Amino acid sequence: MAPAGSSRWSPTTEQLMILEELYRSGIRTPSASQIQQITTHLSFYGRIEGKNVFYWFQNHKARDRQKLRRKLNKQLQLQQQLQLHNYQLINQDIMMRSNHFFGNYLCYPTHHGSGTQDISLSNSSSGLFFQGGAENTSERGINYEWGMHNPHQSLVEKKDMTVCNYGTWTLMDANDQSSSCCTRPLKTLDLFPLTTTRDRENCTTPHHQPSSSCDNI
Amino acid sequence: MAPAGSSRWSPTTEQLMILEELYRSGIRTPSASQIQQITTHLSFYGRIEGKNVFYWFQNHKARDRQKLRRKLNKQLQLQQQLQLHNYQLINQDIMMRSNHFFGNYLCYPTHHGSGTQDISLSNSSSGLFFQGGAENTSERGINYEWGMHNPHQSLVEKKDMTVCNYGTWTLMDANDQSSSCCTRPLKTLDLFPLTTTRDRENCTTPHHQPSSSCDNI
DNA sequence: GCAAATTAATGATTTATTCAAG
DNA sequence: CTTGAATAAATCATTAATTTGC
Repeated sequence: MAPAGSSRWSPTTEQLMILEELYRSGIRTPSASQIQQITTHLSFYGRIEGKNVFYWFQNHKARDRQKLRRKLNKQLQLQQQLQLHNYQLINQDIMMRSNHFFGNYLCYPTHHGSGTQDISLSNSSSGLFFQGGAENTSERGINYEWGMHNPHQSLVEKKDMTVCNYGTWTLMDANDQSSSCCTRPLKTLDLFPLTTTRDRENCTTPHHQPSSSCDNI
Repeated sequence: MAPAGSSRWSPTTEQLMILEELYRSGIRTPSASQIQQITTHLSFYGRIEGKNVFYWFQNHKARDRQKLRRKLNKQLQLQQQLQLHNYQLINQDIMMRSNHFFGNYLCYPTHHGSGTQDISLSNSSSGLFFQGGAENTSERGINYEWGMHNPHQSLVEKKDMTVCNYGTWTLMDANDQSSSCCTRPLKTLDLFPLTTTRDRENCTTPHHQPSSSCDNI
């Protein structure tokens, strides 16, 4: 893949695989003699110099770190964003108190990591699933129709959702009092952080403020 | 980023983050009502329809599976390739038996996962490091000079390596008999597979045969 | 299908930071 | 406190991969 008189080294598949294997086995900053060794080995598969090996490990290590850093940032940012999002949703619901989206649900904070774990929708198979077109679809179900594609995939729900974890908040049907965890009443929103902090990486996204989200109600 | 009158939906950053979080939390094929919910929520951050959500999960799930498949394939291929590589190296060494690269080393297979773990170079801080131009460098050290850049980065080794894990093989200085694990003599190569098997994914790399690697000695 | 255009990946270089010795 | 070695981070530059219009 690399042209003959190319200005910069580009590793062959074999070279790359071996370098990655060495890296994975724990080598990060190889010594001069290690570089010498590796270079000798890899020259079996194509033109290569010591500096290539040296730079390769330097870059690979750096970019590994960078990737990790980015990942953590993203995670953090996501959590904050989701908190904000939930804040807005729940606020909206409490304000409206109509028969609208959250109207029939009771919201209370979910305890994460505590002894009494609440029902979690995510991993339990109960409650929510797809079902293809059965009878009586038009009575209770919501019928999706978007265009002509997938004509046999009209989505109909069979049972209603009863409980749902949503970030740090659990949402459940107000009529369903079977589970015993709902001692708390509606919770207000004092404890949500209203600002987000960022560091120099990933500071491009515009800052979202929840300030005006309830003004127009 | 999405043009105003774009023909197809492209999620905003917030939308994408929330979708990914939902996916990560276990949702794979959301029900109609879940799709409805999600759509309503996400429309807070930009134009979106139910079908977008529906297709997003469909695609994401499929591509996740695909990615996993590719990864496993790559891993398998890598292992086979590396075995081949080590086979070639060690074969070479045994053939030559000169003062060349592996000449001073004793090779024996490393036991992975067994009770008696061999010494590993990778994580120990002893033995190997860089050192800049000190006196007497030309006697034992290898002096790296690649071009005019980094004039103050001449690489000199201070102590020699004594043992090195290399794939499933351990390489150690034949003179160093301090570690007690070297009961086995030189090993020959009968157990290495000489062919590799592939499946339909990732079959672009040319096939390397070890046939002629030792003919010219 | 293909080739120009665009984007992403990564090799190579430079600059900044850390840390130990004097 | 200064200096020098070693490393990490940032940046530049070229190549590989992908998209796009025909």
